Amino acid sequence: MDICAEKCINEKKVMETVKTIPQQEDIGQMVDIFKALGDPSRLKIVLALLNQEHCVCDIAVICGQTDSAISHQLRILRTMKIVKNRREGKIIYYSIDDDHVISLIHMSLDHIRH
Amino acid sequence: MDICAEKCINEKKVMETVKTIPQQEDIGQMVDIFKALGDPSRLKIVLALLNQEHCVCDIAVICGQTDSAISHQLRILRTMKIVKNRREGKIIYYSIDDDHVISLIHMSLDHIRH
DNA sequence: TTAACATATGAACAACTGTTCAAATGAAGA
DNA sequence: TCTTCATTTGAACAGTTGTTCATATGTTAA
Repeated sequence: MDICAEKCINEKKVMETVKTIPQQEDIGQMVDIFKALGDPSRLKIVLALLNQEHCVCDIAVICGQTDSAISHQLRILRTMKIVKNRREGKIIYYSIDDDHVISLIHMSLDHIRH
Repeated sequence: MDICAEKCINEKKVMETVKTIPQQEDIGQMVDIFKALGDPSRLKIVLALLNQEHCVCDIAVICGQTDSAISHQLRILRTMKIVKNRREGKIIYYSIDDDHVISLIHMSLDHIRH
């Protein structure tokens, strides 16, 4: 509560803003989503699944990576509830599990197109 | 172009989806935004500036971190055009420089509130 | 000029993250 | 059952990233 008065701090402004900041736990969850999309491999996987569902080895071909590498990333995306999967015999199909993620991606596309 | 026929790959689906995937450079830029917001320190800074502009040492107090650590992160956010700054004497005020980022943050808040 | 202060910068270090490789599941057909 | 194949998993390694600390800018006031 007590803020060092010997520095340049604008105590009133600081107090005001501190009130508006979300709880630590919420910040953590927001960070997790951004972090999940903030990796080229994972973003490319999500972009691929935005079009239609795919099995792991199709995603691997689309992304130009190992089945294993894709599988590791899919586990992270699954944990974050960004993708879901369904099994059909030996093959497991992955698809997008969250509409907000779709919006986030469209918004980031808007951003880079100025 | 040629896809190994000995694996389970659904060539037609793969081709379809490959067409829909943005260029590598665009993917890189999208990743950069998500990466910028995918760190607790930086996200907290952006959340603070969402409310109003602040000087570096106020941000440091709000975020509970060193001036130096904040300065380093602000440089990254500046490079990404997420924040901008203006000087007033010795003090430098930072503020949000991109409306899309605001939308991205609101959307991620929607996401975590189910 | 000098002193004081806000901010920035560079190097170094620890912590984290993604890929690889080898091996393990788990399902279908012979 | 045994084999094949799609996917998963764990350990290890290299590359990246955030913080710290010491130092450097750049501005104001004396």
